[in-house]
Amino acid sequence: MARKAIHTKDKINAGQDKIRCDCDIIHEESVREARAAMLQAQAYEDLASLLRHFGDPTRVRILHILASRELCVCDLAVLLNLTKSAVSHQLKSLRLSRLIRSRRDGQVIFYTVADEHVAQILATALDHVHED
Amino acid sequence: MARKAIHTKDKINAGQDKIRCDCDIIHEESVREARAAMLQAQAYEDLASLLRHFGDPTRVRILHILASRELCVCDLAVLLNLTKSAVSHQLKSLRLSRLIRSRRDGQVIFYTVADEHVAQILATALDHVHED
DNA sequence: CCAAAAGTTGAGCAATTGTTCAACTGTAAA
DNA sequence: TTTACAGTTGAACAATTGCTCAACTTTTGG
Repeated sequence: MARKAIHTKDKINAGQDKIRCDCDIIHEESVREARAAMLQAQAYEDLASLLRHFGDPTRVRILHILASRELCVCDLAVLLNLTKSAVSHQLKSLRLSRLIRSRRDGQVIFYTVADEHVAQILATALDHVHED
Repeated sequence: MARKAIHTKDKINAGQDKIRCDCDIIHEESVREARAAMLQAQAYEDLASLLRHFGDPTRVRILHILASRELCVCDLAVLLNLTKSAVSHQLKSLRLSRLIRSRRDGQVIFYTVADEHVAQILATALDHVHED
């Protein structure tokens, strides 16, 4: 995304970005309130980079499967019809976001969801998809 | 993503895809159970294309802001320091996923979150980010 | 120790994405 | 009717992403 570049710039320029906006505030009161209620820039970065993992069909599959049981890379590769490498790449980024954890048992490494948040997010999203 | 092409292919070939996987099942029982518990392919597509919206800092900002109040495109553009166009593009895709809804009042169009699911997902994700 | 198997890693590619720009539509005030 | 402003749209570009391939590491069994 072109956005990552902007984020980087955000950090470097520390809020003194050039003004990109091409219009004026229309509802001053609401904007003031909204600005006061906003989280820090970093919080939005964190939220987005966590939730980004749910935005891909392969990773949603992985998370949904690992929410109910632990599986190894090969098992997942068979279930998803992907190479071990593809699965391993995804598992790595999921692990870095602490959405899954692993345990080694000999040659095999078992992966499972890290906590209840994953199942909660999936459930809420399924709710939304199914309503009406 | 290279994945979209594969999804398309999934639908065309209706499950008779070439085998990409480069290994065998290791835990037959678990894989059998997991396969039985899996959702339909379309459900994973739907989940991912819904949750994809949460995977971008700009859209997370928009969703977080609109979860508490209604704002117009210009107000959002000022808050986010983006062009009206950029905001409008994002609002359109959020609206198509029924995450936000709009109401017109004269020249101005107000946007707000469509239901409680958005706030729920953000809250769960924030929980995850903040733990430990 | 050596071979086989599970898993990881990095480079590289095709596909997707978020933004801007410019041109457009719709609404209201003059 | 004309002008101004809120908002939308589509094309285009740079940046990002998910996958595959090939090479590598780690662990176990012979």
